[in-house]
Amino acid sequence: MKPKNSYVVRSIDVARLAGVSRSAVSRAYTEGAYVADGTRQKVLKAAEQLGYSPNAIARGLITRRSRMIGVVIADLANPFYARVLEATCLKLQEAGLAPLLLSCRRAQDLDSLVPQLLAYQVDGVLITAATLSSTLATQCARAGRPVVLINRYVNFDAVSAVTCDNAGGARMMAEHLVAGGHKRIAFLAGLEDTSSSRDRERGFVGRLSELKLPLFARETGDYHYETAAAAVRRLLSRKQRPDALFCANDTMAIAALDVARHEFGLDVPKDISISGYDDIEAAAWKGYDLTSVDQDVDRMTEAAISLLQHEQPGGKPQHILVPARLRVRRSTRPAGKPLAGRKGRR
Amino acid sequence: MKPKNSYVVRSIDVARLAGVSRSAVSRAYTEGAYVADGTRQKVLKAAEQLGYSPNAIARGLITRRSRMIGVVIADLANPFYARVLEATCLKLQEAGLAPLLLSCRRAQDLDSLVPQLLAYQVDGVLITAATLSSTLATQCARAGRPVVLINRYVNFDAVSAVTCDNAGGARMMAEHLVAGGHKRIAFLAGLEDTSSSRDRERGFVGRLSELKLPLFARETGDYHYETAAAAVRRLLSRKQRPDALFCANDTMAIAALDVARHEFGLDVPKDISISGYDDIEAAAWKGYDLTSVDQDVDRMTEAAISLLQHEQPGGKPQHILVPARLRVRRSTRPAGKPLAGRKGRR
DNA sequence: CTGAAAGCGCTTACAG
DNA sequence: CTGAAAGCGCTTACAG
Repeated sequence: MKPKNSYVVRSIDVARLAGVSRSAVSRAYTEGAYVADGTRQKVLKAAEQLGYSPNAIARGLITRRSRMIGVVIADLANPFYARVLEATCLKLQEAGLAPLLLSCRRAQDLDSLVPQLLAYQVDGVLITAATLSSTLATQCARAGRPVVLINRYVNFDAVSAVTCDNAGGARMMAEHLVAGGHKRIAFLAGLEDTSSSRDRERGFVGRLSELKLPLFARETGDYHYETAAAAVRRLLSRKQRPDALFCANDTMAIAALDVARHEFGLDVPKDISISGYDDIEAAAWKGYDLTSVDQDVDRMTEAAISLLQHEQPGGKPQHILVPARLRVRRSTRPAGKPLAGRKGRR
Repeated sequence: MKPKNSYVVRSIDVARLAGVSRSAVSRAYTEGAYVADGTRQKVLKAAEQLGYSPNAIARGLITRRSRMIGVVIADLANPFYARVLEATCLKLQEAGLAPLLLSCRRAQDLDSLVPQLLAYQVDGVLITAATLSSTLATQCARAGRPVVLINRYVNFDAVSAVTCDNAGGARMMAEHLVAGGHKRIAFLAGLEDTSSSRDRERGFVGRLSELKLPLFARETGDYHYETAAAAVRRLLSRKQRPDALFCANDTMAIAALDVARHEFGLDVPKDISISGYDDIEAAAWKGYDLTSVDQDVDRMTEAAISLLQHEQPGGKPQHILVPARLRVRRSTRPAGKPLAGRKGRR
């Protein structure tokens, strides 16, 4: 036997105490509803007395709007995504929405997890650090739930996305390194199947070649410290070493700095300039002082939420590009400074 | 006029296709319900065909269990809490629960935000990096929603908590530093009003005094990089410098390392040993190689969720202590090594 | 094992 | 401006 939860106060209780109908109670909580001001006051006072607040679940059932947004996170160990999540949360709250979180380790997890999110009747889905299959996208569309990707996009053109202008940011980095007089410029890619890494590489290499400089070397990491460290070891063991290295994110750039300094005894930036992308907190730490590209997380999350709220059921998906900002610190040689003596092989 | 969402499939649709009643459909989705196996198969097949999955909101309304857990985060910029959140998420998902996230910047935000969480009918509340007032605790209790704090506890003994054995971890650190031959040992506190910082200090100072060593100096940061850096500057500007510094978390220890090396030209650990708490990812980076205390996040989150699930409405709040592990790296002088020549003042 | 019926707590046309 | 009534999509005693 289910106990009648006598300690739970319902709208009918408030209605009785205030001497009005349940409809009136409901209206008191609805912005712009037709209620006399006095009635609303009576209701609010009674509610206060009883400690009442409307059951959002019941409301969601009848309005068909849960006011919850599914938020998918894939890599919270990366401080950049932690920042994205925090900003997203705060902005959703301000908009009167609540984030229902979903953590996925592998991309294929989404196939089983997103349907669960939909079962909770979320009003929309925000996906960070991952993409979704076109099957899944169709499923969401059929359920009338808009989906917005943050920091990734898909090619089948059915899902809206907000990304940093990754190509643009990387182009600025190319210019900065060329201005510093570097001649042997290398790139360390992130996960090869991510649009972020591909766009950064495209922008970087493209701008280099406009400036008549070929890419000197290329390695691939997976956006993580250890894998990046191994890749950098290969890069620095070459007969001819690069004199600059742009990494597709800051975590990898930090690994590069550590390997260059502590394993190869190099001076950064005298022997090699190293830079990253994301401008995470550690980039500003004195021990690294890393030149990076700052993604405007506030604008990105803001745009994503606004897209989610205004997306039309049959509307065309949009891709919003948020400008990047170059953040020059001391891990790269500044423009105009002459090159240090070439050290050749170690 | 609200459109009849004809593209939303309901249990009645599945029932018709399968040739059974809505009750049967419901039972097919309920573990251990009285259904013939054949009936269940028919239902599941029909559901599959229609792309049906039960509306969790409607189910929550009638069962009075939303299967959502409110999760409060306060400081996602701290990688330790990002780790806690990720582990929490994953474990809740495994238990068939969904985290409804709430980000709060200041403690007082909780007073208005927790009621919102309750309005969503969460089955319980998990709070990280923050405490809640006794008023709020009472509110949750009255609503029959258990609350568990992670990494903090309150003194009014009405809310369950899971914390690392902060005092124990700090005691191990005290022993480690004393074994390293340090004589002038300092402590850098975190936020003064947190149980975590207080317990770490209590354990640390307590063990030192058992080993007949007074605390040489004490400063206070707020768990953040910049504030800690300023505190460390004060500490290292003293006439007599400490030869070891234990910081209440890793972020502050990293700030200490940076200041000691780059501003005071000190060698760590030759001139000064520095250690932290949390064992965040950056502690393992070659540039820092920081001795730290590892909190067992898996066990902590596991315990918290289990507490939440088994808490009785009128039950006595529990405080679970999860053992800590000392993680010795190279930012502290190992035991038995003789002290470096005293440098005196700089 | 199964189905008809009541009901979870709310909102919202509808009629007044 | 207000209230009575229907209904959101589901679960669960109840009777068979």
